[in-house]
Amino acid sequence: MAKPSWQTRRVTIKDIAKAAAVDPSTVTRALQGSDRVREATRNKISALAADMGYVPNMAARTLVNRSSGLVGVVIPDMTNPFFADLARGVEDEAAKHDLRVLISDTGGVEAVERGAVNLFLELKVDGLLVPMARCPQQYYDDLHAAAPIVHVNSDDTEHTVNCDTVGASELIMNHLLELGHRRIGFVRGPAPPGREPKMFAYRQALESIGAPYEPELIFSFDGSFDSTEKIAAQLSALDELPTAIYAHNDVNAIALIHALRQRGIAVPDDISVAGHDNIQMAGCIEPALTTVAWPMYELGQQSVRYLYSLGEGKKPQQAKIPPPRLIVRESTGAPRSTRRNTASS
Amino acid sequence: MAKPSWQTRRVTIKDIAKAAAVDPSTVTRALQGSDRVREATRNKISALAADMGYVPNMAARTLVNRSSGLVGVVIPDMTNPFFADLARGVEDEAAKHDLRVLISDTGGVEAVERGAVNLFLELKVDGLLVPMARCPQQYYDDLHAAAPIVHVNSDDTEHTVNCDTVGASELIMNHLLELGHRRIGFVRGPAPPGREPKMFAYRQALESIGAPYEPELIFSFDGSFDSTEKIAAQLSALDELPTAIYAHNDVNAIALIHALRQRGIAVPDDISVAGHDNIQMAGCIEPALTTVAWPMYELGQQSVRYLYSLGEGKKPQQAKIPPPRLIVRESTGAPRSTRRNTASS
DNA sequence: AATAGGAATACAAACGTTTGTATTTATGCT
DNA sequence: AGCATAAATACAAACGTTTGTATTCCTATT
Repeated sequence: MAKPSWQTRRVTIKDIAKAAAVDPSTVTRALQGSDRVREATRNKISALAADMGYVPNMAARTLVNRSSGLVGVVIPDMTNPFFADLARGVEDEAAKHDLRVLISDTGGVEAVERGAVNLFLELKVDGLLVPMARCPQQYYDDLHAAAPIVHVNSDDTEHTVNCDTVGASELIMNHLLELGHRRIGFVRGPAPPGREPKMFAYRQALESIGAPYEPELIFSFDGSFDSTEKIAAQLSALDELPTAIYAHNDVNAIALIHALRQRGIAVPDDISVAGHDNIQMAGCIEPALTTVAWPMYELGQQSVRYLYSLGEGKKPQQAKIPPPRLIVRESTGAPRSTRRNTASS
Repeated sequence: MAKPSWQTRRVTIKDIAKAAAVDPSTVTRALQGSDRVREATRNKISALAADMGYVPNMAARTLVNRSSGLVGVVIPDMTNPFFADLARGVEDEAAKHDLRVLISDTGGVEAVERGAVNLFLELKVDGLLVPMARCPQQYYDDLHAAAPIVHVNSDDTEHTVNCDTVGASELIMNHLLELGHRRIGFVRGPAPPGREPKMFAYRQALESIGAPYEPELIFSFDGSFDSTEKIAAQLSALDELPTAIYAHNDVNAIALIHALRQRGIAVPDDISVAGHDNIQMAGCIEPALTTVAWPMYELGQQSVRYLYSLGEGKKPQQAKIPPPRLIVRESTGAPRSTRRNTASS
């Protein structure tokens, strides 16, 4: 049933062998460029292969090599350009190691993530990258024993390539605090319990100024557009708006600013909004978004290096990754009340 | 060298067979849920497989089945959320047919596209989707004979799932014409020669009003951010601005509006800008973008159906796909000169 | 001219599944 | 109890590569 088998007879190494009147093993070696086969033969075989439209069968190759030369990347949300950066970093670095990259999109759904991970395991990938994993830590614990899985951006203690997640959020929170904000909202994103560095930094920042933790200022973003709409609705239904919001990421922030504007709430005049990630769009919108730049490309590169040295048997050391940078633009400003008092010029 | 072989001994069907004191063939059938094996045995084997952490070896399976159950999608630009829609459509429909989806990002580079296509061919995918292909038609001609490749959005005569590309562009061009624009710029995107329906509609629209084709109003977008910057620079260096621009896509349009604003050129007051694709962001920016909605999700779905019926041996007929819709927002308006005359209220 | 040594190529087994056929075991019938 | 039949399982070949070893064929040395 699940076998839409196009089933065109494909050219194999044996076909080439026959055509060249030579043994299959010679064909392999010729195609590998081995000097165990005479140059003349090698050329003849290469030409023949090209002519006949030979395409190597990766299944067979993987089977005997016990390795596929593949790196899998499990992307939680293709819709977010943020992850494209990761992918590019991975691809560029993988190319250097003769690895090829395959991507799977999970839409941030835990079950789909499981499926994607499984697919890659079945494919016998040489490495599996899982940025911002949705599955609980425990799910991966077993897998780590059997496969080269590296988390990206997930604050694990092991098997992870990361930069300072908490520090990044502190950048944002300190910025807001310095502007004079005291009542700050927070949009949390999808994440398994215990993997919320942004939330951690948020609460710590509040504590540092002795501000109370107000649960009604915590909103949930699931990655979808509608979800942001809902947040805007909840916000505007509040008795009193917070003076600032730390959004889960730039996509969320941009949509939020739009949804707020539609409700007559101006950014940053009525409320400041800060994002996270610094995607290209962040600088394009009006007001330009204050955010924190995240070295996703470099994380992609480093993940592959990590995997590679893992494959070589060495225990890889975490390489240096540029720290997150605060990008102050126009979407954040001093809170209205403060402004009334201080900036009456 | 390119063999970072993690090489953990993996559990195979034989191991399970040994543990269950049974033949490997029985294990396969048990795992398939075949009723040729007694229920008790079947359960025992399933339990064992789970316990031992068995992961099927897709290579072996593909080898004997001569089919991988995979669909490959070659994405030209992961950075553009537009393609995420396609991917989602593909995934949803593929799931219905027990097919699994793998994605490869090419960054719009022709050589990389070739590599991605090759990778998927080696993987013996049951279907290969190539939206907005960069490689020339001729490259795919040979391949069509040997593999189930479907183009999406590429105005081919065959092997393609598409909706009315030229019609979509006519929607935009007519809108601009109706607003009174006569001197319109056009941003062409990367595409192999002969595959530029937007360009075709653009020129045709100009002809229809007897306007001259002015080469200096044609700009080139390569997908990158910098590329849009360059366009803005070229534009503002012009002796006289066109009154409107038809951008290659929304990403391009959004960045362009930003770049123009930075140069003191207001949209739509000084120049109207229309996009293409209707990505989510398009409605969020200021001014909200006029664009044309493209049913990318449905195209993804239909592509998989197309592939599937191809696999079944039937010649698939192009299913109905919702037509493109014009979305008029705020980034387009009457040209300044016209407005002076007509809208003096 | 015989042969050692190396270059070029052939042979064969293995990778982990799947599947058609053969074999064993259990069941029901007379 | 004996046999036909069905149910359950075992056997073996195949999928397309790769690779270690064995074989053949030269070429050069004596």
